[in-house]
Amino acid sequence: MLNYDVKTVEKKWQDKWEESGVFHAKQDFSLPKYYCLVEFPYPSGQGLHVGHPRSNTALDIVARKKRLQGYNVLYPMGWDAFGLPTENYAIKNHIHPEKVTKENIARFKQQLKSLGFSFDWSREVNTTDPDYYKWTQWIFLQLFNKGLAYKKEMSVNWCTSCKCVRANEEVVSGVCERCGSEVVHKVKSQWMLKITQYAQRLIDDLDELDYIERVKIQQKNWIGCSKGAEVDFTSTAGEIITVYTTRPDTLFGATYMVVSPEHPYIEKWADRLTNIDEIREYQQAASRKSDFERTEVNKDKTGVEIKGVSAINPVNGMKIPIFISDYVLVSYGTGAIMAVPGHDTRDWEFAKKFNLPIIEVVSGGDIEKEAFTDCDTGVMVNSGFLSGLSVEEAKVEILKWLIEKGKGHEKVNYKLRDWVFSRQRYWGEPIPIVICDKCGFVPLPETELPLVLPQVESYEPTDNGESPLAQITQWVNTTCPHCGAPAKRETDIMPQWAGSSWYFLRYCDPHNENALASKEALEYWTPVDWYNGGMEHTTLHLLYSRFWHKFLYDIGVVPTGEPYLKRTSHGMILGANGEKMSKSRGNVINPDDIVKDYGADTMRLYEMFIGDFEKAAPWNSSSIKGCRRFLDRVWALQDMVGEGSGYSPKLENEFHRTIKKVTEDIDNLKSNTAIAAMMSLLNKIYEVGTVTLGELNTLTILLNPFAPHMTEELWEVMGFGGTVTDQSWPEYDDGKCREDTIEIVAQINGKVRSRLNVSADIETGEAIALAKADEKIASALKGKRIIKELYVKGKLVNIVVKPQ
RNA sequence: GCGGGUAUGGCGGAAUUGGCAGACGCGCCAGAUUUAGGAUCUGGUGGUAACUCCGUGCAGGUUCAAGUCCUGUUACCCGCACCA
Repeated sequence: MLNYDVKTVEKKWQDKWEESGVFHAKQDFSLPKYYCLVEFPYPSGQGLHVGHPRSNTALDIVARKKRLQGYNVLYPMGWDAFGLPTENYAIKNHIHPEKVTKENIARFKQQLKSLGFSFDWSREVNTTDPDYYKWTQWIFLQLFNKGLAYKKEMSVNWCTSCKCVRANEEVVSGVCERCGSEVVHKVKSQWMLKITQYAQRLIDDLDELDYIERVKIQQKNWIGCSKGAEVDFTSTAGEIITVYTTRPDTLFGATYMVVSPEHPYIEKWADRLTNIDEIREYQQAASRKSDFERTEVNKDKTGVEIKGVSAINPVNGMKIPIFISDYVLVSYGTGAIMAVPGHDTRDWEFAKKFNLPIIEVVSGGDIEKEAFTDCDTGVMVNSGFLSGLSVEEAKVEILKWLIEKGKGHEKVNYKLRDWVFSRQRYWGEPIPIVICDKCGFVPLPETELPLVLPQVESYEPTDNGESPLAQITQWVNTTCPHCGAPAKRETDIMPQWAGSSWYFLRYCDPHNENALASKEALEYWTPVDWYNGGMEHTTLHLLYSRFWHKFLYDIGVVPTGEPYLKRTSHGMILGANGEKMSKSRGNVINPDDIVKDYGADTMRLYEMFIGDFEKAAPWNSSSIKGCRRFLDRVWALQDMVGEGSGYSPKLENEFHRTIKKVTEDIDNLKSNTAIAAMMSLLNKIYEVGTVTLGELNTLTILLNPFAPHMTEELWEVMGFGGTVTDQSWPEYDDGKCREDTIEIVAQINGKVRSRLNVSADIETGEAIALAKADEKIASALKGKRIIKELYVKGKLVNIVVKPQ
């Protein structure tokens, strides 16, 4: 047996794969296709993380198996290369981000290649390539033309450290998702994308998709659909104040009203208000608070009564006071609520604090102690024509009444906000818009795309909130494409999520100069059959790209309404101490070291064997050895080849069972048990002591998706002819997965007392008779009364007894 | 607070519809081989002195039979967080 030199052998096959282009997806659209996708990485300066191979290997196994099963597989890779870390690194070291990106990509690529992934490198994409972002800009123009991209003066999340706007999805508990610094509110004119217009479809269409449940739930919660009603109150000043409520049934219990501090009526009423100074003070205090502070004061409600104007409840004409309080958000609903302290916890707290009346309108709780919010059990009381009804009935009746009187209507609201799409930085796609004094926002003609990012002296963001691009006057100053007058370019850039919102489409036809991809290519390859990626992208990349895809579908660019048929998510790989891997914790594992010490095959195998793919798992350096040992034992089989060509009688069933198990487990993302099954099979072969050529042939193909280098080398050494990639995936025969005789368990009162070898198709009566004839069972039955006898096919006999 | 998830040996983890708990791997123990170490091979390995005993976070329940189903409860993890 030749010594297995990991380094040379792995390099040898990686080079061969690259030369032969064996993993390039074929342009033959008549073949059955399979599109496997993993999230393309951000090429950071840190290099590959052990988390990347977990996702990449899992789908590499799927891709390699699908190819062996005869599919035309597309398994591409590329670079999501715009972004802040590169830009910050460039600022610090005075290197152009383009250069940094290039270097980082080179390193990432070399690392990915060293792991033997079967990516189609001929389709590599890079979001920072003008040939690529030309189409990102093109999509933006389509959004603009359809009115889905608009510029608006509004309060946005401003990261004090990045000096840049952040989307709602990028703010995590009041701080910047990227750098952890404080996020404050700032009023700025921003480009926005109308993702809210797609809110309902983004929820509804999830039902048809094969996404893991927690992804669906998280997206639904984020979009946050709620069904209720808008109700018109009248103010004593004459205006109509519309409130949004999910409980119109409790309208009779509304004892006051609360509007958000930013509500426009306050200014309107300013002259009439006797305590305007107090109100102004409260407004100012609220505006100074960051999101973080607002959530911190969550517990204690504050507010000020508006003296001089009150509201009139439309259902009973009752005059009720109006308050301003920051627990009512200007951005949700109408910015005003009717307060029903008897049946809403927040209103109850507020009413207690300000000593406001609490009226019970749904019986069943004790509203002296707490708000009664249950909708299922209560009965309406003190509610005029609603009294006596259930909550559900009351909701129907009050809506009828509101519509009849013209005082309100049904209304659906979403928590989802429009997507803040501008960033005041350098390293991103320029927004292809010209601002003309006469014509307003004018889209750049498509023929002028790509609008290339200009060279600048300094990438440093400015404190006044302007993009570094604003300083390049020769770029900024242009002429209006519409009227020809002098005009200025938009200087904000797109967020990092722009390029990744459609990259999977470009892979279908990456070099197309006339379209983001050809109709035929999109028709054939999309939708993506299986997409794996991190949970952290559920409300960011995944939601954004579904939105863009739906838009592209609506304008006839793509053939399907959803981009991904199936979405799975890998668990994090933790440090050996069970904590998240991080430089500061000193528990980072570098994939390069593992490849160097054990080889890519072992690395791949270990990451698949580590545990349930969807769960987090701690790294265990000594466990890796077991995977290497397994591969060495398979390699050593070449010296154990004995007589015969097919499966030996002793191992035939075992082989059929293992093929079945591995085949099914790969499709179910259960590589851990697939590997365990192959280890078991190998142990059985070692028990037998010899292996036939046929057995070795099958095992080599079966193991190939997991350990592609070693299996190719073994295939060559054995002289099987060709390469494993030319072979077909092994078949199994269901009938041969079963043994003729099986061992069943004989129980008394559910406790195992004996074991029997019986024919697999034994009948109930016969099985029970055999069990009773068993020595141990017979003696245990002595002096007992038999109550019940059961036989579970292929599993066990259970005899239930009682003392005589 | 709301939504989702997890809990099984010394460790990572297995266990279609309820049907032999602990597959597979690590670690550990013993033996073989080796000058030694390492590597490799063989056997053993939930607890218990032992059992026909006990054992899947905890307390109950359903069942011939429960890691799996039901009720309650604890701890931890993730997401959202004044969304009316």
